[in-house]
Amino acid sequence: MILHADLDSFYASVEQRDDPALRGRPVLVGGGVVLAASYEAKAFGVRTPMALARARALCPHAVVVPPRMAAYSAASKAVFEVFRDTTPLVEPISIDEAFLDVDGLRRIRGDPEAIARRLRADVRSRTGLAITVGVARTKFLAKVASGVGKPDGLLVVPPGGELEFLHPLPVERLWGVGPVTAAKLRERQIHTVGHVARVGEAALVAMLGGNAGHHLHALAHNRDPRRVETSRRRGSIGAQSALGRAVSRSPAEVEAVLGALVDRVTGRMRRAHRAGRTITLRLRFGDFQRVTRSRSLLTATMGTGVVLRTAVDLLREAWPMVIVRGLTLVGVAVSNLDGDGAVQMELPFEEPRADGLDAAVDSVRDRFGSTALRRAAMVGRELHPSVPLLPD
DNA sequence: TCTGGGGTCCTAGGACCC
DNA sequence: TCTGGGGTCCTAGGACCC
Repeated sequence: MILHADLDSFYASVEQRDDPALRGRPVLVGGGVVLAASYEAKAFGVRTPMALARARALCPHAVVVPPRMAAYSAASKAVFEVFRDTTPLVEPISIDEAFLDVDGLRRIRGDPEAIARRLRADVRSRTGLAITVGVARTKFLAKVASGVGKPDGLLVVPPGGELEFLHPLPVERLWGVGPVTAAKLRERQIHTVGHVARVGEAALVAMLGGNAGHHLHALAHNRDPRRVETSRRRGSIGAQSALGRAVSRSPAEVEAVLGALVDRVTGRMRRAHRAGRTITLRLRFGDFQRVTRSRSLLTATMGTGVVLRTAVDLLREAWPMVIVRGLTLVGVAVSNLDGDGAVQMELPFEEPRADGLDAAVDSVRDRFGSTALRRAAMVGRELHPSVPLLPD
C-alpha cells in the first residue's frame, strides 16, 4: 500500500504555527497573488492563485503576511525527516507532499492504516503541522484519497473498494485533468470518473490524443503501475520574474532583470552541483501569451557568463516581439541537466591548415558528423563572437 | 478573474544519421 | 538519380501540478 502525505495549506499553517495571534483567523500568504490561504480564509471562497485584491474583497478581515520561504523550507525539512523515520521509501513531490511506500513494514509497524495514523500524530507532535494522508494500492488513488480527506484527515481506500470510491468523483479529480481536458470531457457529457471508465479507451484516444487517452482510461480503472521512486533528480532549474503592467522597457532594463535571474539560477546550480546544456528564455507579453526560445550548448555549464550571454542572445533575437506586444514577464531556465545523456565530446585542437576553413569544416564533419559540426560552430561563436557562423 | 514562481510531461516537425 | 525505415536531437508550444 502507498501513502500520499500532504500538508494542509502549508505556508499559511506555518505562519499560524509561528505566530499564535494568527491562529483561528483567516490568513493569506502572498504578494500580488495568494500563495496560500488558511482554511478560515478558504471558507470565504479564497483560492490560490487569486489576485490578492480579490481575496481581500472576499475576506476583508483576513491577515495578509508576506511569504517567508526560508521558514517553509525548514518546516518542510522537518516534515520529511518524519517521513523518512517512517519508511526509507519516500518520494518527494513538492515542498509539502510525498509518496511513502509502506509495503514490507507490516510486521514491524503494523498495517498501513496504523502507520498512517502514527505518521499524522508524529508530524503533529514533531513539527506542529496538520497533515492529511491518503492510503491506497496505487499512487494515483492515494493522492485522490488525500485530496478527498482534507483537511487534517486520514482516508483509506480498501483494496477491492477502489472503483466504488473512485467512480462517483468529478473528472477534475483525475491527475492530469485540468481546465482544458475537463471542458472537453464535459462537452461530451462525461462528468464523473465512472463516465470516463465507461466511455471506452478508443473514444478517449480520439478525444484527447493517444497518450492522454490511454492514461485517463487506465486511471479511471485504477490502473497505475508507477512505483514509489526515492531518487528522482530534477531535470531543469529556472527562475522568472513578473514585471507588472506592460510598459515599454529598454533592452538594458530587461537585460538587468535577466542578469539577476541568471545569477540566481546558476548559483542554485552550483550549490546543487548540476550543470546543464539547454538555456530557455521565457517571455510573457501584454496579452499574457507566452513564448519560449531555447538554445542547446555543446557542453553542460553552470557558468553565469555563458548562460547570461546565451540568454541575452535569445532576448535580442526575440526583441521585435517585445516591442510590438509589450513584456510582462521574463524567465530563464537551464535544462538538459547532466546525467541524462548530455553529450561529452572532446574536439582535438589542430594547427591551422593552409587550406583554411573549408578543410577544417570537412575534417570535423568527417569525424563527427554534421550535427557535431553545427554544435562546434556554436561553441566557437560563444568563445569568439566575432567569428562568422559557419555555412550550413 | 486580470493572473506568482517553481517545476513535469507530452506532442510535433525538421534535420540528421545509419 | 531516386528511394525506405528506424532512431536521436533540437526547438517550440501547451497542459498540468503545487
